[in-house]
Amino acid sequence: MVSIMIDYSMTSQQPAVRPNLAAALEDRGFRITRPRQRVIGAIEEQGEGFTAESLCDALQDVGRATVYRTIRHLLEVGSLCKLIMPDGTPKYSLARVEHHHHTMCINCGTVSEFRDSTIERALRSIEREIPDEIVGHRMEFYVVCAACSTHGSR
Amino acid sequence: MVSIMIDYSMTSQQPAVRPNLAAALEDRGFRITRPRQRVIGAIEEQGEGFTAESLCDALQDVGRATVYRTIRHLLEVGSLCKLIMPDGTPKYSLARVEHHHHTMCINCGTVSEFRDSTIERALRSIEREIPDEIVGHRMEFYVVCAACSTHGSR
DNA sequence: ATCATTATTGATACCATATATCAGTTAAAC
DNA sequence: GTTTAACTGATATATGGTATCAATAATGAT
Repeated sequence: MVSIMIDYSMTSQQPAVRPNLAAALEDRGFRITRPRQRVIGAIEEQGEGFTAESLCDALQDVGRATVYRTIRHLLEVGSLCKLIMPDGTPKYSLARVEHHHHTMCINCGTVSEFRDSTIERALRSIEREIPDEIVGHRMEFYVVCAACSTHGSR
Repeated sequence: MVSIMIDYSMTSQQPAVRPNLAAALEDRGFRITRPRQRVIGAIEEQGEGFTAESLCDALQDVGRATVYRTIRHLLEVGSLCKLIMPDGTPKYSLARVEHHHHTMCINCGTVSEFRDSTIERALRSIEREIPDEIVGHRMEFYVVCAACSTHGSR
């Protein structure tokens, strides 16, 4: 399963700015140990739409607990996004520095991302309308990607 | 934990139209058995923001498997929404007939809902912009509700 | 009504994802 | 270099949910 990065924000054409995972952890007082370097390396290699198990598989000599712990730290620090497939199974994705949202192909699992000024404006307008204090949101789009809709199982 | 229904769509003032759970299952060829009636009863009682376990607790004499199966059927039929808290734990909520989205208090767990023409328009505009075929989306807002932000643990 | 058919149930086992525990190890600070 | 604190990884446990399957209940045909 290959994960392609498609950037739908055709207006702002700069490449996605990825957080520096090691630096993000270090800034929060975490030590950059050998096992954490290994996990970070695997995450950067797998990039978009990986699972905790796919990291464990790639890092046989790093303990499962350490893999999960590092994922958790990186989520807390905001360097990873946790995505939920329609069936509830989780996926992780390298974040980008700017706020963004994800599309996930329900057929092949490919994760892509987009930024859209319309949705950002709409989000702000919603946040004005909801009386409670908004502390976060989740927004994911499920798609059948171009590759899956042309050839392959449909 | 009390779950209050707040309808933020002040413009369209009709009350939320809830699906008839038994009818929805029956229409799809499911039998309306005693245990299913019990589950449906508990769901209608708990309304917004319940968990599978809270149903099991309320229905000691109905098997766990049956509770989970009934939830699954109702999700497939579109009569329930599955929501995900920021930490990844799931909640269920009685759907309404019209498309809508949810807010969830990260402190007390209260689920509320809203409909907003701005977001619906924004969603359609996003769907036009994303080249892949969109087959669904997830959108949830995490809040600290009024009750939690005034009194209590903050 | 009775029987045959089919769906449903619930006890149990199991699976996936993830966290808690804790003795042993590593890295940092002094 | 020793002390101190953080980290690791094996293992146990928690949580949310599905698979299995014999027993049971609902339905349809006679």
